[in-house]
Amino acid sequence: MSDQNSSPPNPSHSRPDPLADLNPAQREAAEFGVAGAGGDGGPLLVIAGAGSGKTNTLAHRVAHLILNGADPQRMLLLTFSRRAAQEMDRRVGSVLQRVMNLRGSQQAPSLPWAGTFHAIGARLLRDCALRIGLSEAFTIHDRGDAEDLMGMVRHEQGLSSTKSRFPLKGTCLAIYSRVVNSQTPVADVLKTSFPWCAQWEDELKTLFRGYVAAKQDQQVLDYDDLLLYWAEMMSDPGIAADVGARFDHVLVDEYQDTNRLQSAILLAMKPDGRGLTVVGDDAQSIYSFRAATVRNILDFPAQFPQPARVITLDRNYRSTQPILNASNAVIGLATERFAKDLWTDRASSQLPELVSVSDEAGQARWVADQVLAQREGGATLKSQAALFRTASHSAALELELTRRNIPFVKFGGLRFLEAAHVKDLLSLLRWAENPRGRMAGFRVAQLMPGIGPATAGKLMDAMSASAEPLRALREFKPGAAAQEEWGAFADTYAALCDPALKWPADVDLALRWYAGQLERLYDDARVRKTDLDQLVRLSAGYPSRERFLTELTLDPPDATSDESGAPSRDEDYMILSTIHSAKGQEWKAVYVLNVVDGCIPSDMSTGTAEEIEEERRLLYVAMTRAKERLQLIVPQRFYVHQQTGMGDRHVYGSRTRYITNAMLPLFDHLPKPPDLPDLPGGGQPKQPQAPSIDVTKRVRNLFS
DNA sequence: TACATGGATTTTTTT
DNA sequence: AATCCATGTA
Repeated sequence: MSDQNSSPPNPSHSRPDPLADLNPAQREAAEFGVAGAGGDGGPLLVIAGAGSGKTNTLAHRVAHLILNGADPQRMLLLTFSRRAAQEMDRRVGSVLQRVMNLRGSQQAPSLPWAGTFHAIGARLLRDCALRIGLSEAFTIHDRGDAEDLMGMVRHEQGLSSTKSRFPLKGTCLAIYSRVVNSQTPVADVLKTSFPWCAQWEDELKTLFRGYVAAKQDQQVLDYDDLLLYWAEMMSDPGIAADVGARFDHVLVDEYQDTNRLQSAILLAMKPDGRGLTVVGDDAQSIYSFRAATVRNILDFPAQFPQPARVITLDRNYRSTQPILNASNAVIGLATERFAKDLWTDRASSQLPELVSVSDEAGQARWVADQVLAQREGGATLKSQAALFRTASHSAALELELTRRNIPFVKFGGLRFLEAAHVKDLLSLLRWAENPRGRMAGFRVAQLMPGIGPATAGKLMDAMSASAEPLRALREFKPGAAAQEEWGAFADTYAALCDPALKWPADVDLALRWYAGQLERLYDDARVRKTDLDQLVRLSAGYPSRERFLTELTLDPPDATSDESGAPSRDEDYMILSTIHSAKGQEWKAVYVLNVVDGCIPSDMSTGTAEEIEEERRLLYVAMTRAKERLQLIVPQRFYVHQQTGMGDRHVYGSRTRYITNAMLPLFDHLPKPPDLPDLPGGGQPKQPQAPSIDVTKRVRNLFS
């Protein structure tokens, strides 16, 4: 999407140069190791600053490889999100189309192996299932399911009734997940990330053993397993050789946000680094809460017998120089990073703006006003985005936009998959797919009146004890209250298990049964039915039940405007997004909400120096999304919920610590300070500015 | 089985 | 401050 306007004269050779649009560094990255362009296929690290045409460069590299004989079927492209994978596929296609059309070719080849680590892991594991003692029909737990299973095991092990309270299921899963993803012993994880749980080390270890056993028993994998099993499977030399040999080229995007487990997988796939390309930017690493470590990118070059070539892209094609100046200043104070300042030739006289508003309502009004004014000036709503640290920060803005009939789509925050009715229906399908998956069955069974946890548990026991789960279900006798529903349900379930059933008839069948339950369970059944209809529409796009369940779990539809009349695709709508979900994107105008200490950095992330550094990078990521206009909004009063400490639930407002006084000249300040009459004695009118040291805050923090 | 109660704990970002 | 969880009661 970066407009790269440099178009050097066409080279004189007959074949059009597919890399003609690239600058020298980009070109080097695209050509490295291909057809005598220098390098011999060894590892490559591209440090790509924000807006430096990273996606474009990677797409050109892929296209260039294909034009030089690489087989697209044998290229593995690991991206951060499904959206990024699709974008990459599209761009590679368009480069190829452009070049190959001129040679009279037809359809550009697409990349069958482009996806997230998790999605690719699921596919490889399904392929190799039988060789590693896994059922081919395994199903995947999303976070909710994983938490529930953890809670179940937690309860079975008697940890629900300890003298002092045992960590909650969600916390247990978070600890477990971190242990797996960072490849670090439980004791260390507890010490560094969950110190308040340290006393439970032994119990937690036992719990995790039970959790793993339960998953294996039920033939389910959680998110972490998709990486863990992949990594473990690669420790078998035979399988490692097979899997590694499937791919001539492995390219990884957003490498700064990978974790230890992911780098271990890469190393096992390509131990000598040949054919391996990773791209990333240490200044944009914002996923350490998911155990991502910037060490991956820092240590990459020296990991191989032959050190990796490092190429840096620091020319920015996205933003104007004043926006970059401010962004560079913010990231300039980071304590550790690869030094690189972005530059551009896109001059502009417009500075980014620091906007002072009274409170959240004022902020919402301000943004809505700005968005409309910009639209008057010709900017579409789609080219404008409001970004925020936490999904809930946009609540006031959402109200305001609704009130003024400004359509929007929100990314991040509450998920489609978390809605109870969606989970219900998917659980039914998942239970049919894998009759041993207890969580799915447990949930579905309890939908029927007269069946609660106790009865559902008995049913699950009967099914897992039997060699023929379906038969066990048919023969199961629930209590009298459930008799009536039971027959209809058993028929539906049996039909769903019939191998002759042709997808997506499954969904209709499931919905026919569930619709009756829906009426009874929820007052707002009608609204919920809309979501289910959307699910039906979605299902038609997948080739099989397994693919539908897998891919929906790994990549749920993430935009939520769905409930209240989704703007159709061709309509214009404004974007609301968490900063995390904004990664890799760009807009003409960007409004960053709540640029206030306590929001950025989130007051939950000020525990360690590393956390504070990560929040700084988060602000940097938000700022560098802007192409032409950037406004950082600072509400003077911000109501902070859930404050710790003794009754200090005041509203307060102070500009984020990451914008220091020294940086103020890099911004325009709105609203303009009123022209005060000259003070007697010729004193300067006072600029509204934050105190250079906030003593009251420091004193409060002494005890927090 | 379902609901009410009391009380401790956690809090965000996402595959 | 609100959620989540375990337990007690009808």
